[in-house]
Amino acid sequence: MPQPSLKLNETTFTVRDYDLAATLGCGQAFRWELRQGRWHGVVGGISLELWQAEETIFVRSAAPQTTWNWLADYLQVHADLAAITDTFPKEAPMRRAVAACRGLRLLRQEPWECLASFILSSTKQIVQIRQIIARLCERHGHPMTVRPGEAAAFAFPTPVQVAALSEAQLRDCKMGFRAPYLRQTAQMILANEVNLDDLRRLDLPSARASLLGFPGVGPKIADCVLLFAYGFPTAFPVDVWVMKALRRSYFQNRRVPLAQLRYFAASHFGPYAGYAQQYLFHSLRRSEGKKLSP
DNA sequence: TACCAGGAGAGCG
DNA sequence: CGCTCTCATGGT
Repeated sequence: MPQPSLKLNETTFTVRDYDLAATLGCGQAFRWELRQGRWHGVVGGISLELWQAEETIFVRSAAPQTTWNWLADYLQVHADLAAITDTFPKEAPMRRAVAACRGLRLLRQEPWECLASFILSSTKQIVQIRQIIARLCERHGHPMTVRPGEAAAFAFPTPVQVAALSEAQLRDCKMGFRAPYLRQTAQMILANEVNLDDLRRLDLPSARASLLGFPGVGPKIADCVLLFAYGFPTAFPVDVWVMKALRRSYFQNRRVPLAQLRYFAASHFGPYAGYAQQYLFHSLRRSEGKKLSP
């Protein structure tokens, strides 16, 4: 029998070195919206509301839960951030980047949503990626249970749902030339050509090779999925921002071939290079005055 | 108005 | 292999 006194749709996490706003707003995930001081989003098919006060993260969900382990994993609240940043190279550029976004965590996202989202990310600004994904979810995702008075929320469309859409329907979500990539990727998953859950048990090169088999997935997007969904700590996505940060801090601002930057990154930043990458990315975007959260 | 965006793929020599 | 061009759309 349910016990009415238990608040099964609320919990809290006690955290140290955690900046929820930086973590949810830094461009690793695209569905979190800040409304009246609280972050609204969907994890594991559950509509959530998160906010932080000092060392506590408050959680409210639309549906009651028997465990919150899945959310602790997504938010990576138990990761030892100090131990991670201690592995970074002891040098001025990394110290500055860490100081500029202390408390930023890498999330552990769901593979399909992460893969699909980054297929839609290529040569798009983060604000536009958010818009495309929001439209895709509103039009084609399953409507979710929300708390009374809350705005409507939608699940991220499943591979089955995306595979059933026409290219024109996807293009109506403003994803442009990425539409056939997303559609074909969904169809490949539906046909079980690649099982995203199986990638969890592979080593980094094997998992990367599998991801590169999807249309619209090259080295950069593959590394994003390896880092943000599968948690491979050395995956190191190099986009235009990271490229600029690396050139500025390590190559006297000279133009450097992409392959050379990747080689440098793989040999220089240590066992949590992917974390280092996100600090370089976010600190540069912050210093350039980007609007990082809505 | 130009230029650019968390790139990838195809065509070329 | 490395280079260049194209792809679609909207922010700045």
